[in-house]
Amino acid sequence: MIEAHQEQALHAASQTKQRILDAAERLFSQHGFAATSLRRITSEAQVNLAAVNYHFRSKEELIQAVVLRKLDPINRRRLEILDQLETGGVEPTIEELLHAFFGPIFEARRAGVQVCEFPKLLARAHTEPGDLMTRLLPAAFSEILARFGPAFRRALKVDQLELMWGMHLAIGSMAHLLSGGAVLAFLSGGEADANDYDGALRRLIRYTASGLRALAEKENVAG
Amino acid sequence: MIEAHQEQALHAASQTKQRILDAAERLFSQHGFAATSLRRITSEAQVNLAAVNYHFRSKEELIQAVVLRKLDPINRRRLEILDQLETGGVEPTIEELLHAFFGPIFEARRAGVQVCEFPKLLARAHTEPGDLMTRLLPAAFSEILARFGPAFRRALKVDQLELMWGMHLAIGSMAHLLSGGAVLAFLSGGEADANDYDGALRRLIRYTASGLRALAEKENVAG
DNA sequence: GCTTGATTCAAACGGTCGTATGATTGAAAC
DNA sequence: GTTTCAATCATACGACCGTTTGAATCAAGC
Repeated sequence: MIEAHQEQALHAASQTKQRILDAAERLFSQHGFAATSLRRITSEAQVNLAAVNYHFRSKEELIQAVVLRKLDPINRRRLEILDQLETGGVEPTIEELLHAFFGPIFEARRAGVQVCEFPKLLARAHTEPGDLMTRLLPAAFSEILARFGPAFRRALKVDQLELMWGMHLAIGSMAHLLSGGAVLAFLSGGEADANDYDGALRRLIRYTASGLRALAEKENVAG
Repeated sequence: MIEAHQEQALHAASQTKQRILDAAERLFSQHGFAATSLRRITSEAQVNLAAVNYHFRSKEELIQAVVLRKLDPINRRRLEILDQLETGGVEPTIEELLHAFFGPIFEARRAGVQVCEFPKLLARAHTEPGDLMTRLLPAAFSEILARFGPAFRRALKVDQLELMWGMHLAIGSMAHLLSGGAVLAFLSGGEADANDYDGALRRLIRYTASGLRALAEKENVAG
């Protein structure tokens, strides 16, 4: 067993760390990574400024921690649903696979307090400048890709390259959908509600399934 | 006629303005708006720092100028192609409408020197924090929406609300596609080339047309 | 040649940034 | 009670931020 005073220290640390992560998540979601200062974060978290560089080593690593903290349970949920789909013996449909892939993100807003803003965070992570995603993608997405890739390829009967173009387009739709909906509000004159997550997920799956099938068809016809 | 020294002045101004806009466009595209400083811009443009606040009133307005400078000719090209489609007497297909809508953005990289980075700029404009898009959308997109909206509704036989969800998803795919392709490179293990604009546009149109049709079908079946 | 007025310039403004430092705290270990 | 050490703290560092200022520049008007 590790020394007790270390355990105590870790407990105290986790309180401060948690507060920082929570505040950072909210602020990053609302204003983006570059536009959110550590002072603003520590101020809202009611912790000392130096705590960020103590618990995380830099702002950069704080960003990664914030993103991964949210992404990790979502990815586990994705794999869990995929596992269920694949134990049935019958091949999952594209719609089922997309539900396993997109669903957990839309579910997650109900999973806890004050996570309503976090979809924007993921949306930002996909679009923010810098090498953030380049560094984050392997850690955050490799397993997902390894499991969902073959499943989609079987369901669509499409080759790897064409599928990846499709996934790329699908992720773009998802990120934009989650990014808050200034565009959607403008397009619809305020009629469409970007916070209608059920409607958004339903449409995203239907739209994406059809789009992926179209890419697969083309592949099959042309190739 | 305006006074000659004003004309001369305007000409000199346009040189500096142009250099600022060019440098800003490139840097904004690469690093985002918040992460790009005016000092970096004026340094690369080889103009004085104060020139930005002289010719544009603030960094904020510089951003708007950079975006609108690129968006404007693209929107005019969009409407030009749409006009051609609609003079034929036959209703344009969804694919033709999407080509009119997406095509000019993909064309534009060939239209001049060093515009290769600008798609990333538009991608950023769609996703950057702040009220940028909220302020920019009406000026940049109202006419496009007024012309393309009815055309899509006729082609798809879909109601306004469902179409706007579809356009929202489509714009997300487009923005992600144009944003540089770190995700695509990762997904495909480097095999897919995000700079293959022809392939990207072809897939985007096929994918989007199918997705929009699916939303329209649902609408017709359910409603 | 002097005036005019738009543009350019160096310099500085007050502020905020991410990070580092060294003292202080406080609970466990002995 | 002293030692130990993770954690917290106030504070400061140097750098960079967007913006402002007032003088210098320079071509055109008279």
